[in-house]
Amino acid sequence: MYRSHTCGELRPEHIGTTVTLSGWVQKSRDLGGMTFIDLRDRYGITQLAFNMDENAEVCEAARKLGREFVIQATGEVIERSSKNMNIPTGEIEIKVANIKLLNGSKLPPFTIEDNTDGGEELRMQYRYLDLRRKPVQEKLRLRNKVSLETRKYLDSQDFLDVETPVLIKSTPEGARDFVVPSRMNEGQFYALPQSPQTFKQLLMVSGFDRYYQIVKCFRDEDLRADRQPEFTQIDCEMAFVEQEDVLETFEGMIKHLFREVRGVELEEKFPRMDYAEAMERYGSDKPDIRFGMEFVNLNSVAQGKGFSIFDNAEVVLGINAEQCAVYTRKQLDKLTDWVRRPQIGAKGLVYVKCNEDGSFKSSVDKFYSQEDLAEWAKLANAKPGDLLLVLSGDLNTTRKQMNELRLYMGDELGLRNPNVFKPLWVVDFPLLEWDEETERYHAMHHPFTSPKPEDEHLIDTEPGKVRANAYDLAMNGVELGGGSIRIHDRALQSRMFDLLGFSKEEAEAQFGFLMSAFEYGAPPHGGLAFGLDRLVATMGGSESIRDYIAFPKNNSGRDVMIDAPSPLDADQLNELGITLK
RNA sequence: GGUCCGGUAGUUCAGUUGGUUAGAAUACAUGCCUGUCACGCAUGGGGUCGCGGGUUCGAGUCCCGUCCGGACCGCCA
Repeated sequence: MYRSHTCGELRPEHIGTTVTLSGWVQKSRDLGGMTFIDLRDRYGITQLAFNMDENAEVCEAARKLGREFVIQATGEVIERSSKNMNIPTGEIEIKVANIKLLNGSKLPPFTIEDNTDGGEELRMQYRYLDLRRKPVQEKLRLRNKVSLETRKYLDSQDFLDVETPVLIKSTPEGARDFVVPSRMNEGQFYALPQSPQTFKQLLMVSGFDRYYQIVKCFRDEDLRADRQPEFTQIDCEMAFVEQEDVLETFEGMIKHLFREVRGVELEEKFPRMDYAEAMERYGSDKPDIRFGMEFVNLNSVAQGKGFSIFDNAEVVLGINAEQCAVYTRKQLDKLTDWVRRPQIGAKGLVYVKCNEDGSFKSSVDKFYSQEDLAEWAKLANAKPGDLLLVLSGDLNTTRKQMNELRLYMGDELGLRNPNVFKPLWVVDFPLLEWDEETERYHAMHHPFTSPKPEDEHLIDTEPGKVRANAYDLAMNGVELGGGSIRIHDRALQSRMFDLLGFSKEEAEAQFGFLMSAFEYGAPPHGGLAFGLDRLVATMGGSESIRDYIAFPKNNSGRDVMIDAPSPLDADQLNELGITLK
């Protein structure tokens, strides 16, 4: 028997009992006559006490134990004479009668403590050591809890967990595929799924009705703090549903998760906003609605006064930063530099200080009178003490830049509290998006998304104006998930591929199986998928998903611990019929 | 494909205009210490300043290239 208890469970009621614990030496404090060791396992830390007067031999042995040695200790649970109320086991300690060294350890490259001295890179390289640390373990426990409660909820709603294949077929739509060469079919390749989309639709055709899967998906695109090449989705699909049914079902799931996992009661009914409105008010399809600072269109008051930059702009947008009129020249210059960085790309930033005395001070005083600026302030609902920040240019670019500035100001002003959760359904996405590069339409969501029936008549004449039965769940400025009501009619699906520039042959070769399935009584269906990593990170109050993944990839898609990817040897390449250039 | 930031002791970092023997904290080792829990005190070891090239009397510091890490843009149906 290695242990009778864990390092996290002993309490004053255990005093007097003899116990055996196993774990890692986190730290020892040698006071000469006595030595204390913090013994750690997954469940907590228990202090081992050694006294030279009482047991010199064991005490001497304890003094020789180094960090991260794995030991087993047996002894009596006693009350501490000086208690540590900062830890749950802080009222007791073990008066150790025997210790056994189970395994030694090299000195770890960073300290395995809650506040480690190690940097990101090193901790990733020794991820198995980093994972010993409580803050990291907590994040994975949170993830476990979320996926467990997801299963409970979906099971209670009659969803069936069905596995779909990982070795599938490459398609040119969407993200780049990860490909896997087939040895038995030389010169041919599988692709790893970007999502189980077509399979879950086929399951609907098969009558499974309600499907879910917590499943790895793969996209060979560049990484970000919130993007990994392999990530996990909570993938769901339902038959005989309209958009409303899907939204209600998954609003229920998200509320369940926040209640059970975080003890947070989200609002009864999640607000909804259509895409066009989200873009107009926030310049984003995933607005952070924890704070206001909504866009104000200043065209009517800013144009026609001789300021050519505004006069020649498609749009002049402002946001009102409350109580920021006190910003110094230096702070405003910093903001200007910030929006002019290549990543944002604004040409400049116009400000209007709404002074406490009712006057205005702006960077464009040459062109605008106090009365003009008063109009701006009125439109933006700015009060004395507030600061207007104004950008101009073409509509899409300016919205995008203003969105970045709004989020930046939200951070600066502490308006983005990670313990406040504001969900928002964004609905009525456009069906298609014009791509300048390839000079054709792309599906904004994916090619299986159905158009809104009332917009179907625009498909041939103004395809860009067709809205889709597509929806996203945004929370705190993060896209947690999205989905759509799908096409279940062969003719419409075929027309969609046509619109997307597929020839009949290409469509048939790539998605013939799906269209054939639609000919055998496909039920109306729809669904969505949540990004589990992002969901968990958001619930944990973090913007980076890496901490919530046990073994994440780095910025360049590498696993620095196992050093992957790596070259194949010549024999392997030969067997696969692959020649490298 | 691109932009920006970083790489100095095991670790986290400082290092001025290019100038003596590259420092601090922490970790580690040794000794002392009987109630610590960020233990304390003393002593000590520890450096290819990412790598290559250049400028210079002299480079951690300046220049060029390159590798690695991070954030972002493009990309992500």
